[in-house]
Amino acid sequence: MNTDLIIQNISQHIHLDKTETDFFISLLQTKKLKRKEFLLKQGDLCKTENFIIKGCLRTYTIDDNGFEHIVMFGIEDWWVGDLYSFLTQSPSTYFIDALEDSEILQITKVNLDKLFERVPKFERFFRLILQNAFIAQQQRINQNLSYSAEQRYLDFIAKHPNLEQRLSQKQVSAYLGITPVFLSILRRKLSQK
Amino acid sequence: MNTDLIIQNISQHIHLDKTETDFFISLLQTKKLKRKEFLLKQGDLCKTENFIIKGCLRTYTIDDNGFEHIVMFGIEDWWVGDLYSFLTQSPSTYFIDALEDSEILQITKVNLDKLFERVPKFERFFRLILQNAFIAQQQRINQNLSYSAEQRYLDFIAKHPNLEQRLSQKQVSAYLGITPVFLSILRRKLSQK
DNA sequence: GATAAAAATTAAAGTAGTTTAACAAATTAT
DNA sequence: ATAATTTGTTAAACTACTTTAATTTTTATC
Repeated sequence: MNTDLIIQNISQHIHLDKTETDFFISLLQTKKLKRKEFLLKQGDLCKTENFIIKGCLRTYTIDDNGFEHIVMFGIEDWWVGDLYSFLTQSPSTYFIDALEDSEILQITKVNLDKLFERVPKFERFFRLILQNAFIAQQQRINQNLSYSAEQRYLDFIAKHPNLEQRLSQKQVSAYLGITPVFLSILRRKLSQK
Repeated sequence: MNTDLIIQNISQHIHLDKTETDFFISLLQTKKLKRKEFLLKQGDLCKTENFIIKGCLRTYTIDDNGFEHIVMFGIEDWWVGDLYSFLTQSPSTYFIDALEDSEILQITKVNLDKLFERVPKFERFFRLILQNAFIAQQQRINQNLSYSAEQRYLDFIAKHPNLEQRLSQKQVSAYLGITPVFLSILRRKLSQK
């Protein structure tokens, strides 16, 4: 199991000794996902939180008209999952699937609770992770309220320069909240400037 | 100092003994805000996290055209503040002011860090608070992507039936991401049904 | 390497939501 | 109580973005 990335990620926030590290690793499971394979479907219970060590995934909904809306992308070094379904063990409203062949490390709710009990420092770790995610989401909400589609697109590529290359325009437009047609129009307009 | 509400709030998530409770309370300060008074302005450092024991506040930005966009309301039993500015001690991008005469309990970063050190259980408490906030924000992002203005309005009043009565339509429209004129049109249309 | 399937482009018509402006109603200040 | 200010309403013109549909380009599959 390739745990280097997750251990390095954790050590940026809290210090673990050897025993704690080994205990944590013992709670993880590896899973590989082929492109287009689902990690979670609407109606499923989200049984694990998932740390991405390789690849790219998306969390999205499908509305009544069949359109997809992406609430987040996840790449290496990020956590994905439906936190609400995970915590309450109720059916998820989200789909999660792989946009590239991917590899994740999984931890179940039972094991995460064990972890919090045995190594309470992890409460801190997940608090810090959540803080960052909360701040990023708040910024996105503000931009959805105050920016035009063009501004949101420019901000997206500025903030995630490497990510855009890994995504189709269709995925980007589903994240920005516009149609693929309009994103294409925007891009032409911008390239003519 | 009226600490009943905050202690009750905390006890829903973690158990505190008398000493811990007293220590926590010793770190708090009370502040009263008159209607329209600012708790934070763009460019200020956010020096405290704030628990509302009475009243109603809003966190918002003002865009280049002078329009206000509300990222969250806060009422009794909620925390407000600019978490990013608070954590990094960098200038805030948000304004926070009182929509009603309000009363809050404040804790500084120094005292919060002291609290985490002396009573690590509070790491858990804030993790749980953040989890709920994260989930709520994710739902809002999804709705901003997939719902029409009418659907967002109906969802808002369904989800916060008591809150709408305390807000002007102008505030509601700034939260929904539409103009006050259009909200008025929507309301007429809905009342005619 | 050919074929099928999906993604991107372009144009033209359509619509949800904005803008402006004038007025009415409600709230706040004196 | 009155005046001043802010909020809400209505209508009409406007615009950012959508929809539909046809064509081209790219990617996936056998």
